Amino acid sequence: MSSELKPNFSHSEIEAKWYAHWLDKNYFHSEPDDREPFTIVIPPPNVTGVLHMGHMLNNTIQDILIRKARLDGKNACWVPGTDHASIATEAKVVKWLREEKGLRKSDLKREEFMAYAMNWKEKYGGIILTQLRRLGASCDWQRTAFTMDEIRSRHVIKAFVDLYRKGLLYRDYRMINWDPKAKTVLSNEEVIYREEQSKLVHILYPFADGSPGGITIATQRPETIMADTAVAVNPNDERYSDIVGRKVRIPLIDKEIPIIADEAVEIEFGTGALKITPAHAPEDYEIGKRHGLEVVNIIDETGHINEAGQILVGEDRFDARKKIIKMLADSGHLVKLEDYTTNIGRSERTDVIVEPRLSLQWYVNMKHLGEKALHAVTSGDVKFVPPRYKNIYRHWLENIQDWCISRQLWWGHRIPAWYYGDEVFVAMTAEEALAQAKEKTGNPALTLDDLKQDEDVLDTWFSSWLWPISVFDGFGGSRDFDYYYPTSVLVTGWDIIFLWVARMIMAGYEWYDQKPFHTVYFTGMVRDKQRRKMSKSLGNSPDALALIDQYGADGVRYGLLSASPAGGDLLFDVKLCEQGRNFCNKIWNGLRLVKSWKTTDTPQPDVNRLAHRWFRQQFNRILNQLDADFRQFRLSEALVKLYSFIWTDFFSWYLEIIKPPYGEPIDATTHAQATALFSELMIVLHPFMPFITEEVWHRITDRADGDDCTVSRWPGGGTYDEAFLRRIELAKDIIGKVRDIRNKHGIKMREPLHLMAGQSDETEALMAEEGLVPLIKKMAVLSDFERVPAEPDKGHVRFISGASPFYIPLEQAVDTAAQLAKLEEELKYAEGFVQSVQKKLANERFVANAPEAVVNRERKKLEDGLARVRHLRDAIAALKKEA
RNA sequence: GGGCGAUUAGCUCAGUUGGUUCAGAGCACCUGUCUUACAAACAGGGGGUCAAUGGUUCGAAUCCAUUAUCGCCCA
Repeated sequence: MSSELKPNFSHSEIEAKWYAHWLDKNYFHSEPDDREPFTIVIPPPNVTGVLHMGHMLNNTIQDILIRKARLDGKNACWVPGTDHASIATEAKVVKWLREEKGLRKSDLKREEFMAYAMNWKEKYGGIILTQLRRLGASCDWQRTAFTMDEIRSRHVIKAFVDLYRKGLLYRDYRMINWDPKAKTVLSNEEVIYREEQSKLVHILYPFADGSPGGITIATQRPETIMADTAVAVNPNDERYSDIVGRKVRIPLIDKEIPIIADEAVEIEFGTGALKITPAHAPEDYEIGKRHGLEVVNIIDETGHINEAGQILVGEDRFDARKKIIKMLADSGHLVKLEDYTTNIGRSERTDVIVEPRLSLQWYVNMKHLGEKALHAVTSGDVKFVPPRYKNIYRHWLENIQDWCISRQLWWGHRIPAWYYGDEVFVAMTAEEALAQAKEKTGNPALTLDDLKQDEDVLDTWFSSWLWPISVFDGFGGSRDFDYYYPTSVLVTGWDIIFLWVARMIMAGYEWYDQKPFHTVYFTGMVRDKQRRKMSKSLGNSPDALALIDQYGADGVRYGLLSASPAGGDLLFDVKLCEQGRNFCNKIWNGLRLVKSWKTTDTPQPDVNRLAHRWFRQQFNRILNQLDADFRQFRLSEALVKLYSFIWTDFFSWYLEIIKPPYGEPIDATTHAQATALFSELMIVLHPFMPFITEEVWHRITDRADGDDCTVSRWPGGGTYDEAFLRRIELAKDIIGKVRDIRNKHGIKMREPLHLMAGQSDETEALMAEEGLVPLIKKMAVLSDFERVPAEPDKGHVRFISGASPFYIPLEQAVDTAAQLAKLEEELKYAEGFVQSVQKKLANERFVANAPEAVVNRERKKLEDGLARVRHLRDAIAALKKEA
C-alpha cells in the first residue's frame, strides 16, 4: 500500500479530483431546512475581474468559516456572484469595441451598445468565479447571482421607486465630482484623496482702470483664470481693505472682474487673495452664490478647454496649465511659482484627477437612512471584527452627506424616471409612468413616445447595497429570504466600509428593519514586503493562479491566513506559501508512515497507551482553544495553533513514541487509535486546508461512499488533567536535555545512555506514571533510567529538570567548564526568580489582598524554586570539586 | 484641522479578565545529523530594559496620563 505513496506530496493530482467530487455530491448546495443556517454572501467581485491576492485572502476566510459551519452541522450557504461594476466594465467594453471592432461608443445607439456589452460579459465575464474554484471555495454555485440579472435588477428598480415615493430621493443641480475619463459623476466615496506635488502660481491681476499695480492671487489652477468672475480677499485683511470693490482685469483675456470680500478666504494662504471660479471649484461656487457671481464654465466633459475659454480652446486641462504659465510669464503677469503639496482627488476607478463640475444629478437623502445604521453598530447589534472600525464608521455616519447615485453611463440599471416637460414620473415600468403622466396632466392621449426616460444609470453600489436581500429575492418575499436572512458574517476589506458595508446596513434597516448580517469581519489589505499595496501598476502582485499551481491551493491558503490578523494588513511573502506547502508535505509523510505499519494482535504496550492518553487530552485542550478562536474570529491564531499541534505534538512526539522499530509491526489498538486521531486532525484542519485533508482522510483508512471529510462532524472536546499534562511536559524536558547533552558531547543517537534521577517527589511521581519510563527511554535513547539515592561519584554530567537533578555517566571527557558555565547561568536565573517570589510573599499586602489561589501558587513556585536552587548549587559544588 | 490605531527578538506578529517558570511563535541565524515517513526533514542553541517617562495596584507587556515616532480614516 505504502509503495503507492510518493515521498513528496503532489497537490496538482488531487485538487481537481476532490473539487469535482464535492460538486458531484452537491455538498455545497443549500436549501432551507430545520437546521440552523449559516449564511455568507460573497462580496461580489467585478464581473470582468480576475482573481488577485485580495480576493484570495477574502474568499479563503469565507471558505474557512463556511466549511467550519458545515462541519458543525449547520446548514451552510455561501452565495457567490458578480457585480456589473458600471464604470470599470463600461470602460473595458468601450476599449474592446474600439480595438476589436473599430467602433466608438458615440457611433452606437444605447441598445446596440448594451447588446455588445452583454455579449462581451457572457464571453469574458465571470472568469473570476471559475478561478475561485481553484482556491477551493465551497460556494453554492446554483445560487450564483449577478447584479444585473433579472431578479437583482428588479430589486434595484423597486428600491429606487420605493425611496422616491418615501421622499428620500431628489434631483439637484450642484457641484459634483466629475471623472473626465469615464465621463461620469462620482460619489464622494469614489474619490480618493492623496497628497501630491503641485505648483502654486502667483498671478498679477492689474487694476482695470489702468492705474499702476493690481492684486496678486495664488492659485493651483491657472488654466481656469478665464472662468474667473471675481477676486476675493478676507474682509479682515488690512493689506487689501482699501481696494475691495475696485475692478481688476484677468490677464490674457482682459476681462474685468471685481475684488470682493468674503470671510471664507484664508488670510494666511498664498497671497491672501483668491481668484473665484464658481464653475470649477466647490468653495468658489459657494462664494459665488453668496455674492451673486456669474458662473462661467470653460471645461468640457472630457477635461478640455471649451469655446467659453476664449484661449487655449480644445487643450487638455493639464496641457493648458503648462501653456498658460508660459503665456503669463511672457505677458509679465506671472509673479512667482511656488512648490506646493496638496490633497488631490482622483477617481477610484480610472485614477484621473477629478474635476469639480456643476450638474443635475439624483441624490439619496442619507440623514434618514444613516440613523438606524449608526445605532445598529454602536449598540452592537451588528458586530465589527476588529471593533475599532466602529469608530471610523460612526465618524462617517455622523458627518454623512447625501449620496449621488446617477452615473452618465449606459452599462448599469437605467434610472426608472420618465420626464414629460418639467414633470418627473418614477415607476417600475414605462407603462406605469405613462399612467401617472396621464393622470397628472389630465391628458389621456399621451403615449410612451411623449415620455423621455432618464438617460443615466445608477451607481453600481446602488445595486450592491441590496445584495444580502436581493440574492435571496427578498423583495419578492421568499422562503429563502426568511430562512437565510440576516446572514451570519460578511467578510470584506475595510476600504469599502462606506461604499458598501454601511449602505447594506442602511438598506437592511430601511426595508426590513433588520440587520443584513450579524458580524462584519474586516480583512486587511494584502501588501508586499515593503508594505506597498499590491497593484497591477506596481507589478508587485503575484499571479494568484500561478501561486496555486506552484504551492497548491492548501499551501497558498495557509500562507495567506497564517499571517493575517483580522483588520490588520498582510505583508505577503511567498515564503509563507512555501511553509504551507511544506506543511502539506509533512502531513503526507505522516500518512506514509502510518500506512507503512503492519499490525499485530499483541496487547497494547504501556508506553503507547500513555502516548494516546496524553495526545487525547492535549487534543481536547486544543479543541477548547479552537472553539474560542473561531468564536472570536481569530482564524490566524487557530491555524498557527493547529500547525504546531499537528507538526510538533502529533508527528514529532506522538508518532515517534508509538513508532515501532523498523520492519516490526504495531499493536492493532495503537494503530486504530493513531488512525482515528489522524482522521480527527484532518477534520479540524479541513476548513483551512480542504484538499489535502480530504485526500488523507480517504487514504488513512477505507471509507464508505459519502463518508467524506468535508461533510464529517467537528470533534467534540473533552476533559484533560493539568497535572498529568505537566508530568509529560517534564518528561519532554528531560528528553530534550539528554539530547542537548548528546549534541554537546558529540554522542550519536545510536549510542544508548544511562540516565539517573535524583530523589524527589517529582521524580517519584514521574516514574510512577505507567509507561513514562519506557517513553523517556525510547525518546532519549537510554539503556537505563533509574532513580539513585545520591549523586554518583565521578565521570558524569548533570542537569536539572523541573526541580530535580539528573545524572548521566559518560565515557568520553566531560566538558566541565562549559557545564559549569551553563549551570551557573541557570542558577543565577533561578535565584533571581526565587528572590522575586520571596519578595512578593514577604509583602503583607500581597498575602492579604491577592486571591488565595494566587498566593498558593506563589508558595508552590517558591518551594520548587528553592529546590531547584539547592540542586543547582549541589551540582556546581560537585563539579568544582572534580575540576 | 478632527479622529482612530500601532510601537514586544534581526523580520512579521501573538500575548484573551492585570496573576501558572510570562516575556512567546514563525521566519532568519548558529551547531550538529542520512536517527530508512519526510533535507520541503530531524535534534539542539543563541537572541528582547515589552518606545520613553510618570501614575494606579499587593502585583503592569496588559489599566490611566503625558511625550516621541509611525500608519490610517475624514475634512
